[in-house]
Amino acid sequence: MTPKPLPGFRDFYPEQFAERAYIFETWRRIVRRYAFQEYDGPPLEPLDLYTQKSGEEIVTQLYNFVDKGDRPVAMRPEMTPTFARMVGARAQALRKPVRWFTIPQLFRYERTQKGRLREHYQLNVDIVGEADVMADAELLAVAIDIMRGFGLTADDVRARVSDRRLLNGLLTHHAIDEAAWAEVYAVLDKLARQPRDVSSEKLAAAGLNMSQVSLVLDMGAMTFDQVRAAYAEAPAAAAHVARFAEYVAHAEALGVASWISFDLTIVRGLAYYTGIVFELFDARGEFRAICGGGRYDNLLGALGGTDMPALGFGMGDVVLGEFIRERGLMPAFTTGLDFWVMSADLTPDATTRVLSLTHELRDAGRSVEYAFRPMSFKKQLEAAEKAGASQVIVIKAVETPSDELLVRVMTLAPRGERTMTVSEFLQDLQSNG
RNA sequence: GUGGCCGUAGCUCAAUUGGUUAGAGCACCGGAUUGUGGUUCCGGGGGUUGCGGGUUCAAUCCCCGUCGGUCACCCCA
Repeated sequence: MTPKPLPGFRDFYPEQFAERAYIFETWRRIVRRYAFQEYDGPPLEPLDLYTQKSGEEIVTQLYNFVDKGDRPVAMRPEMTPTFARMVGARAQALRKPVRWFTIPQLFRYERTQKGRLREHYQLNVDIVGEADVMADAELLAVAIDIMRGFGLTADDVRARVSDRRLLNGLLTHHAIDEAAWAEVYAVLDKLARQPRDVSSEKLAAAGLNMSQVSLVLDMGAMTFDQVRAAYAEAPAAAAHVARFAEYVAHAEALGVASWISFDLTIVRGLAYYTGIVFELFDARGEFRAICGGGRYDNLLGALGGTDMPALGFGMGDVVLGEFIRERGLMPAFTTGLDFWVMSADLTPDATTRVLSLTHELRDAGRSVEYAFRPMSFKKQLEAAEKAGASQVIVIKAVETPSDELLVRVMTLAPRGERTMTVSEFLQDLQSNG
């Protein structure tokens, strides 16, 4: 039995690597349009970077061990603590707002399932130092623009958006005790996946009265227009309603309004989100969330750095790859090769001529392959074909009166050929860039 | 951590309700006598039927365990 990779880990053969490279390139291409700068940190971190805020139970989902210097360490399961440290260390010096992105490989020890492995790459885009909702709109716009970069449309992907502060305002307005908010969040998060009476029981157990329970149960269906109509004048919620309206207006001006759905059931598991949160889903609901993020204004301070407003999102390569593959949007990658060089005869001199011309072509920036041992003409053409060469160069043994070698330039698809001298050929190459 | 389904060649699948030496297509490699094209033809390499035990005269097939895959739950920092 040939060895396999560890469970949940992937080998990237050239075909898969090409797909991964395509995803990374698209991420970078779009994110740079929004003027974000790329950074990275260590893939291995001190264990307590992750246990300090999250507690010891998180260790069960970490790849952690003690290194040879007796240091408890862990493979990074997320980028945020590293990011917080890096920003915190230069908090005063960095130009604000900080606009950074990274594509780390992250690790988590848990059972694999659809869209979830033990290792994945995750685009992280963050903004630090800006409290205005314009930054929230900008962040959402990048995420959505990335979808467009992959050829997806507003019919393929929905951006479901909520706002913790707005939600809290509504709960306050309805006199729902703050001690019950965590349970309300949990119920909202599961609203679509959990029977209504179960949700209802949980809310009642948390101390909500009947009208409060039905209010929460109905929140999942509320549009922003309904919220605005009902709470624009409510003291506890008015400011939050106004701010969210501003956010929507900015998003519209940035061209992404048609992708957005207001959805109070978007909670995000993270306890640290403080404001607008969003997730990107495929419109048919067949996949996990493609992307998730939001505002976490208190986190940098809580992690021991300078307290600054911050927001960001993560987008993994696994679900995204599954999704664009399923939609037929993953390009077919060919093993491109500019030239296959061969000789019409098989003498030792011919071999030297093949290598010399190959060298010249490579100096000119072309990708070139040739046979490592004597092969029949037909065999080489087949080999050139399989290698994906666009042209085959056959060096002819017959020399011209001017002592110049002739080459036959054969184009494979569509089939065609021309014969010329080597210098003509190289000249031609230059003029064609 | 809990549960369902599934493991035969690199890939997709066969193999008579347990029966001889586990086959085919694709892919890969070589050949069709010094060669000018993708077709075609011939040949070859490749399997401890995931692994270990059990039942049986006999196991790819039935049973148990284990490992792996997959899907859901939990969780999603």
